[in-house]
Amino acid sequence: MPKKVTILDVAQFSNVTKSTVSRVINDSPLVNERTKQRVWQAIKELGYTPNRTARSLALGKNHVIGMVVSEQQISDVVLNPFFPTVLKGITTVANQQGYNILLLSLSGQDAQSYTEILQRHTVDGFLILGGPSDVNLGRDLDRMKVPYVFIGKHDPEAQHSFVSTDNEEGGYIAGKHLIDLGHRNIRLMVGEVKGSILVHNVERIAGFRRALGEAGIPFEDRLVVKMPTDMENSYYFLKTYLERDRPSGLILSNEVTSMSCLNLLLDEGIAVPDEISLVSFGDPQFFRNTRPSLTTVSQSVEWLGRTAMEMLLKRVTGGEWLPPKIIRKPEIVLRGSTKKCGV
Amino acid sequence: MPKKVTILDVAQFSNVTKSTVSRVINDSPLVNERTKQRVWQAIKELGYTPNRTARSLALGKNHVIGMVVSEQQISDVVLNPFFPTVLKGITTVANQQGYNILLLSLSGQDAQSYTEILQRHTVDGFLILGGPSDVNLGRDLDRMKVPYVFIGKHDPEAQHSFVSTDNEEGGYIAGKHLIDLGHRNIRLMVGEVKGSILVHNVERIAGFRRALGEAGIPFEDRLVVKMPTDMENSYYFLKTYLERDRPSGLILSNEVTSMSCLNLLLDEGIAVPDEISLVSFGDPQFFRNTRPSLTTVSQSVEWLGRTAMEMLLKRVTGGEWLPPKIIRKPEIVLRGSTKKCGV
DNA sequence: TTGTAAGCGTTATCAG
DNA sequence: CTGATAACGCTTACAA
Repeated sequence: MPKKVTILDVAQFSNVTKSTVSRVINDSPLVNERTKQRVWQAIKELGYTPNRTARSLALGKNHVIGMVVSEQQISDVVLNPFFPTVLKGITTVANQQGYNILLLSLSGQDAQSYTEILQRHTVDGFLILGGPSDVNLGRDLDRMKVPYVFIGKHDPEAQHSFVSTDNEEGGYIAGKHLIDLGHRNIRLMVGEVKGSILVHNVERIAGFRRALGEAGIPFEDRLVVKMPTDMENSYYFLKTYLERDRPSGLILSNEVTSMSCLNLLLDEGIAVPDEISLVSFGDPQFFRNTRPSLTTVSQSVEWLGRTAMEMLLKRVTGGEWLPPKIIRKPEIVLRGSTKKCGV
Repeated sequence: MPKKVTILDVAQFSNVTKSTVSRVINDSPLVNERTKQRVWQAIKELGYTPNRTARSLALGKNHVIGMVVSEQQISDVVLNPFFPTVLKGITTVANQQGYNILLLSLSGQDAQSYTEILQRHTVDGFLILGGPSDVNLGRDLDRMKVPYVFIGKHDPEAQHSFVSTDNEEGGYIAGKHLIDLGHRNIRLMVGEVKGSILVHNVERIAGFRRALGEAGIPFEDRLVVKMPTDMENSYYFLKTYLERDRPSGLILSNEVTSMSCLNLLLDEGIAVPDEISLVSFGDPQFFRNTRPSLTTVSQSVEWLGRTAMEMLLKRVTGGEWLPPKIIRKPEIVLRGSTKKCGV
């Protein structure tokens, strides 16, 4: 540790009191220009830097935002740009406004273990990646007046504070795009975690269904296929799946499953888009760099991060009011993985 | 904010003083079992959780490690698994030992702006990703007794605290692998940032040179090619480069340039490994999922993160002594991107 | 076994 | 404009 020089040292060195030094470093107008100079001089001389912890204690604020990430999420990061991309958005805003990010990782899954973490650390607010682990979490946090914003997944019914993409619309756009290209035999692939599918996919299914309906294609359960979410298992799942069912269009729900699908099709010699058209949800920048590049329902993950942080800081600093939830319409980025059916 | 219930509230509620409550929550042995029960009861009842800031101030320790990341690094994260992977290693250890990670991002590049950041935040130590931005940084930090560990890049001559891979050996292994396969016309591609190449590549060049020497192949400057490091520019650089020079073996220095190379070769219809063999430095897991999968000189990035954190915490907690630098020998993972020359 | 009281380094409220 | 002095919430000798 650097030898600690405190505000008192500076005060004595420049023949004033702590109060004055405090005023100087906080750029208070009510301090004589000359003493201000003297104090700054002393600060330089002694190499003083204010102790953030002490300041936090006195002010009751840290200028630190806790970012809650599940172990799971930080685990399968290779090839999954969600985490780093959202982080980029978050830090951009944080830096602008002089806030720092404290990484908080979860062990348990229940609201209890959540709130425990939440309170143990003195941070000014929470950004919760991947949405609430527990349905009641939002309600509990609201009740305890804990400032927070969920990023990504969310319950569309809930009144909780979150930022997300309009997944229903996304599912609709993806389906419509393929239908417009003449595809009739389309599958929506959704990740299955512990036997259930995530809320954002539930919404996408609804949108997909709407697109089918508009085109007069009857919806059947088999058009939505549950699959594993990791690289390894999704690859083998798709391998066996495509052996007995060969749609002309496939909608994938994220970067990882899209990559394994792309790899599998290449390995099996199935041409994209000639034999099968692919649409993926996810980061458009990422899918630009795959081969073939993929038609993408854009998630704008960086925007998610930026917006969530802005919402949270507005709330924390008690500034302007912002609507509790912000949902962005997705856009489709057309690339080389889709073409007219059967041409 | 949750209504703050302090140690004093608990004390009054359970008819003891702050001191006793403090002892209870710190699990001190010198407190009566029955009052201990009473106090815990009160804690539960009131929903008390200790304030970390206050505790930090009193103890002079935070249980927080600052992770210094350059803006640049957090910017080009898509497709670059270094950051998330090293983070995984770091958080694994941090969680085990009850530490948290504070993300610190750099604006300037000089040691001055570095140390300023370093001191403004009260953290117990620093993990500096990508190595020192300034040659003197390590020395300065050492002099100021700031606990730190550099991760990744480093000056091999320096006495500073860092963990890294043996890049000279890596360059040697990569070169030798291709040479053993009969290749004679090999290029080592190294990233160029602001006109100069990074230290870890300087070492790789040395190793590459050693491999050539052993095989009796004369070294020439043109065998080492400087190129841009981002997706976009590296793609176009390679495009023009390969028009006028067509080696039989290429060594790429990271994930991003490898991807753009792979994409380019595919786009141009140049077969890997039939027409050209590829070796890359980087994360073996990542390169397993490219097509073709790439022969990789493994960086074990997660190991870097884990080890760095362990070193730092040993130093912070003043436990056992650990050598200031730890360097790990790389391994080569053989995959489908290399084959015998001309067969 | 428990209480008292002095810090830890700031900020903030009064006076002067 | 500047100085005392009391917070902020917790730990820790030192007493009792």
